[in-house]
Amino acid sequence: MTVVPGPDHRKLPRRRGAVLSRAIFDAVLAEIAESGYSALTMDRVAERARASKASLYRRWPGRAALVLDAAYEAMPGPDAVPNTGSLRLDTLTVMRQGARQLEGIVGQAMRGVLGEALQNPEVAAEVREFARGNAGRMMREILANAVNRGECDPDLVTDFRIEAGPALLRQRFIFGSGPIDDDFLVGVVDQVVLPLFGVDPKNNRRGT
Amino acid sequence: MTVVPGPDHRKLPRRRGAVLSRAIFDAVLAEIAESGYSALTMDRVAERARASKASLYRRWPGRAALVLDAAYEAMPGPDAVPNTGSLRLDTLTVMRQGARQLEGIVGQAMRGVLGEALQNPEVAAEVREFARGNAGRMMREILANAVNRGECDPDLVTDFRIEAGPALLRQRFIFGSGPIDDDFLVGVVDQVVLPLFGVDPKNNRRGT
DNA sequence: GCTTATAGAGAACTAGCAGTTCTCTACCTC
DNA sequence: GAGGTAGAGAACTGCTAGTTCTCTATAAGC
Repeated sequence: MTVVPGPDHRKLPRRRGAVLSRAIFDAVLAEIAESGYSALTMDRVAERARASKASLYRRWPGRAALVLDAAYEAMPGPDAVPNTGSLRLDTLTVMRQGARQLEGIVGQAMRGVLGEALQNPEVAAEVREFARGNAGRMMREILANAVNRGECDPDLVTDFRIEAGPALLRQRFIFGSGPIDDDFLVGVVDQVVLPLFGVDPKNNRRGT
Repeated sequence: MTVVPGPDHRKLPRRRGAVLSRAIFDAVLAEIAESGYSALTMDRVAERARASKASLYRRWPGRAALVLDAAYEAMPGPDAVPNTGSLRLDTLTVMRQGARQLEGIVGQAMRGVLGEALQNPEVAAEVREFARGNAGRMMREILANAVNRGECDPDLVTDFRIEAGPALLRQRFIFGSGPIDDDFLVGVVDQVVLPLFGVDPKNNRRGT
């Protein structure tokens, strides 16, 4: 029992509460950025955050919940909803913002969270609510503006039509691998979103 | 070393090749049906199939590959492509077939496979190819028939438009939990698919 | 029908991860 | 200053993926 005491880490200044949570989130995101979601382990997160696993499990019931929270933290606040006066440009802007988010750490984290969601209906419901309140809200708002401008018939604004564009983007994210190029987004907007809302893309091609 | 010999299982008739593979697939599907994908372990599969783990690993490099193969096996052969004379009914039929498949064991297996695909781009590519050659092929065929009937402008038949309906169905499968009800499918067809191909649903409502 | 190579059965084994529990002690509150 | 809360670190359990070993049934070649 050769106990070489050395510096006792327990005597270092200790973080608590929100500060510690912040450090744990940072560790999760750094791990994901470095090695991806599937290589993320609770031990590695704890070590990287210089926290104990007990502290992790006091805050979250398991890995899925931890990553879900970390992913929410990593998401940029709700982007300002664009209002350019053209439904085409507004939609394209929203789609581009979404695609850009999915390319970075948030995308990596989302892949992990989605994997959990597939196995766990409660996680799935939570993710669905989040997506609905995020992309859905923005789409609804730019469509309301288009209706007010008289650019779009209000009867066409239904959940099915609203979800078509985002669904194609998400499918591309899930099944595709590389970055989502702009041609894809333009194709979705011009060939799917605008036709569904009765807008002719050709009448809207002022800026990009 | 109290070796009580007992009946040596190794003396039972041994299955080989395709017969054994078949038994392993059956065990995988039974496990998934019984306890879902996340509870599926190689040990349980081996035990259920009365096979050795070595036999499993000689055939497949890991769990993901095994389940992927088992899922393909479980899929019914390509349904006959409907040709009712109405694009609306053809599309609805295809969507209903797809939704029905996703409700059973195939759906459970797909959840597992999708989870793997999210972490592994190669699996993702394989699944994408499969989906494209399945739903995509059927959609393309019924659209070709619609074009031949003069029901639909051939210029409208593009990948983006073709994928819109299936993408909504898949999104519903991934994020939703319960069975996919028919109102959803009708909504997708009437509000998204048909408008994208320039067909008015009202002119097509002969038989459901 | 005999020989030989292949491959299956079963079990023991390693390594790694999730999650729990323990001790010790810093920090906050009263 | 006392007492309670919560963090650090480590030891521990239990489960699973994947490997490797021995023994032997079966198939294929002669």
